[in-house]
Amino acid sequence: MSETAEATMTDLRTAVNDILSTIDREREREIISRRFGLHDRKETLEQIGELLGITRERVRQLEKAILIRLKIAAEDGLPHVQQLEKQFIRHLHEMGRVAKVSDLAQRVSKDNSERNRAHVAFVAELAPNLAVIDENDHYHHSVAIKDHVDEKKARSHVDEIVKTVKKHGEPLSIEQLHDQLDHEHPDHVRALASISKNLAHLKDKWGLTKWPTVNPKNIRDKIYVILQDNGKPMHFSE
DNA sequence: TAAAGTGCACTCAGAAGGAG
DNA sequence: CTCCTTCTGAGTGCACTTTA
Repeated sequence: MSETAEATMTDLRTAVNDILSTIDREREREIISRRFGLHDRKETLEQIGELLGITRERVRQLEKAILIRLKIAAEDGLPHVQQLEKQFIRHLHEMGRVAKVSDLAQRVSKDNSERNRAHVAFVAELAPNLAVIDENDHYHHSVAIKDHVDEKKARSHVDEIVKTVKKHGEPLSIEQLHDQLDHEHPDHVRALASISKNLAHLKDKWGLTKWPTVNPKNIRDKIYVILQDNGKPMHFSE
């Protein structure tokens, strides 16, 4: 198992380098590699602009154009993308069809480094059958199988789960959530819930991150959870 | 005409300060 | 200490203009 994981890690690195080498202009390679953090930390438009002697906006325009070109190339068979996409999809099927980039990266190559995550995110961005969910306040940076959930659908499904939990007012199990929602498999519900920043779980009971019952922050919360776990029900005044 | 730059509006994270 | 509010600067995207 670790052999394949290590092999994948090398494959991933080689793939990323091979994809970068298809970009003719040095400047454009720099933009992509620095924006995605493929070799080092991610950089801002402004930082890259300063380095290259152009404005941040020009960097953004170039980045957009290069990505469009790469995506078209990927559809026509960019080196490695197809195989890696297949591999990612296989993992994603087992993970519930959608997963955080960090979880997928960990699973693909048993490596939780920032660079490995950047590589996975980069390949996923180009892969025609994968949908990337960008990070914001509500969602973790995630990848989904496009056939099942595109970016919009993933976001709305997650919102639906959050709404259901909120409405219920207390933590729900995945089975309960699955019963209330219209998704074909509980694993998919769990996967969707896991990409939400508004949800947390404890012993597979899912609630809002604000709730101490699923996301104990201080010692009082932890005591409460332990007491409740030992069959001494208590009630918050809130 | 493509490449590059500018202006403006927006979001967001983090610092600072006050109230309980 | 914790929570809440306000402020500020960084980062970004879009529409538009200028330049070569």
